[in-house]
This record gives sequence, C-alpha cells and structure tokens, in this order.
Amino acid sequence: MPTPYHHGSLRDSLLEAGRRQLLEEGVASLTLRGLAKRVGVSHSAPLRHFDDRDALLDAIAAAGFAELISELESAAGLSSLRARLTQYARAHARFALESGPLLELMFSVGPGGGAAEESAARFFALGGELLGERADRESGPLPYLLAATLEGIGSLVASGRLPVERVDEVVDEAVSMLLPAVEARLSS
Amino acid sequence: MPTPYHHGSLRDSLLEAGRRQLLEEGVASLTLRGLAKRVGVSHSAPLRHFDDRDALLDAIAAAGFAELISELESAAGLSSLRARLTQYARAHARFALESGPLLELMFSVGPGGGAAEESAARFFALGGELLGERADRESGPLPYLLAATLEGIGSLVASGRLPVERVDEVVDEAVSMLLPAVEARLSS
DNA sequence: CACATATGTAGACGGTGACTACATTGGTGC
DNA sequence: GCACCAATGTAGTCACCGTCTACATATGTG
Repeated sequence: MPTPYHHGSLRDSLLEAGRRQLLEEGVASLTLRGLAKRVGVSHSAPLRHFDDRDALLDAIAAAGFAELISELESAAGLSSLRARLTQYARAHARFALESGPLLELMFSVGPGGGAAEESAARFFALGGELLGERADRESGPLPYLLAATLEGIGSLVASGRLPVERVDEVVDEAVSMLLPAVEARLSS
Repeated sequence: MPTPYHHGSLRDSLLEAGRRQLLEEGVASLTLRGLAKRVGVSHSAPLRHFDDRDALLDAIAAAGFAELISELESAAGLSSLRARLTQYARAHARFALESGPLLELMFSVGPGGGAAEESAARFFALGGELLGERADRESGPLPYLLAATLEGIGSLVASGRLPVERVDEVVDEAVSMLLPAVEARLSS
C-alpha cells in the first residue's frame, strides 16, 4: 500500500516541511493545512502533534536554536580569545545569511514561550561561557551586548539591508570593538 | 446624523487604530476587518486606502520610522560626541521599551517594501550623520555596526529578554565600546 | 486476543483577506 | 447652478485557514 493509514513520523515530517516552507516562502506562508497537504495527510492531522500553529512555530524555533548552538560551538576549541569570538560571530552571521527567516522566527518568539525558550536560554548561556561568565559572580552587561550585537547583525543580514559582501567586514569590526571590554572583564 | 456615509479621515483613523492594536495585542491580532469594525466602517472599506493587509502594515511601519527618527534627532544638538551617541542610543532603547511590537514590525519589513523602506533609509542615513559620514568618501562598517547594536538591544528589550532595569547599563556599555572606533574614524 | 491509547480522517464553524457590483458623496468643468 | 465623474463607502461572495468534534484505524500491552 502506497500510503499507510499511519504516517509513522508525521511530527518530524511536519517540522522539516515547516522549516523548508519557512525558509523558502516566509513565515506567513506557513499554514497547518498547507503543510498537511504537502506531507500527504488530512488537514487536521497536524493537530495531533501540535496544539496549534504557534506550537508548531515554537517547535521549529527550538530546533533552530539547537542548530545554531551546534554551529556556534565550533568556536569553543580555538586557542585565542579573538579567534573564538571571531568564529562565534561569523557562525552567527552565516546562520543569518543561510536561514534568515528562521533566525527571525527564533528571536521573535518572546519569553514565556515553550520549548523554544529553553533552547534560547542555552543559546544565551553559551554566549556567557564564551565571555568567561561564571556563576560565582554577577554577570555584567557584556553577555547582553554580545547577544545584541550578533542579533542586530543577523537581523540586518536577514533583511538584506547589510550587503552580503560587507558582512565579514562588519563582523570583524564588531569583534574588534568587543574584544577590549571582554579582555578587561576576563582579567578582573 | 451620527455616522455620515463618508468617514472623512478613514485612512488616518485606520493607521492610528492599527498602531494601537499592534501595540496592545500584537501584530497577529491586527486584521483589516477588526480595524474596520473598531473604526465603524464596513468590512471592506479599508481596502479603499490600503491595497492589502501588508500595505497597511507597511504604512504603520513607515509612520513608526518617522516617529523614531524624530526622537533620535533630539541627540543632534548635544555638544560632545559621547553625549550625542548616548542620547541617540537611549532614545532608541526607550522606543523599543515603549513600542516594542512596532519596532519589531519596522525591522521585519525587509527592503523592496514600499513607504516603510523610504523611511528606513532616512533612519540609516541619520545614523550615518551621527557618525560623521560624508558622501565624499566610502562609508566604513561603523554605520552598520551602530544600527546593528541598537537594533539588537531594541530586540532584546522588546522581547523582554533584557530586563528593563539593565537597559541603561547595556546602552552605556555599547556607547563606551563604539566611541573609540567612532573617534578614530572621525579624526581620520 | 481484548482493549485502551495513540494517531489519522472527515466534516463543520466562524473568522479573514480579497474580489466584485452597487451606492453615495464631493469636487470640477461648463 | 448643474451635470458628470472620480473618490469613497457598502454589501455580498468566495476560498482559505485554524480549530473543534465525532469517528476510523493502527499499535502495543495486559
């Protein structure tokens, strides 16, 4: 039989199809019914796996954070602080370039959300680690500033207002600006 | 007669009602029909003034940029560069705090848009002026970095991930970081 | 192998954007 | 003045969407 009654991995298929739809046609085009048709199930089948459309978006965003985090972690091994920061920032910018609408979704889902918010917390914690934040002292403004700068660059990239060929230049300038403050913080 | 056939200023009323709806209930709650009802016209009347829902959002975003720009211009008169930068950044952060969803809308409408994109261009030009950019030489990465940093902070503020009581601290740190690079650029 | 549960289907309902045809108004040229 | 026309608002309609409910089928556990 070509299409068994039970799909088998409908949840994953919906997440993947949703991700594709998001990246290709934008978040507005992402409808539960459209995804259902695309995956080959009835129009209400997605509701068995996601309470509503927002829950699906939340799950897609959570997966996006996981993906972003795994790319950012490529910076952890590098020896110098500058190299780590640069690699971290470049990975973030690259993600924005390749998955703009997804990044936009990830940062538009505010706190109070579900799974995405947990993943977001890990993302912010990762930035803190990069800056040498420790639990035994108060965190300064730097983690926020790092996150803001990267997210801002990502937003400009995703919206196309920052030309692709100038991304590296801006990222490098950002790192050069952040570095002194981070070094001061680390040596204190 | 209480309700004349012609509203008289329907376009403005829709913009204002749309702005209120956006700020109070979020962009998802903003529907043409809801606005029409709220303003007291028939469900299809808004289409006489806006081609579609996106056109309305675009117009609201354009008005938002005009508003933001007028607040940012309060920094132009200050004497020291640091004071100008600080005032500029604080005004931006305050706007994010008071009109988060509007700011989010303004920066989610990518280029290729209509009226909003013109206003956005003036916004970016204003940042360039603050940094002493001139038409007679190529612009460096600084204008982008300034815009990215402020937009990133604004996004964190609007989403609630940056606690309100820490906004000033982060803004000041951002200014302190940007300042040396800007001074170097200006004196060259 | 019975039966509870998870998963998928089919139909319905109200809300929404957008299109069309029609009604009313205000301004312009004569 | 006034005939005409473009601008503005109305009413009806259609397809699409999210979501709910009742029902069908598969799965796995005692």
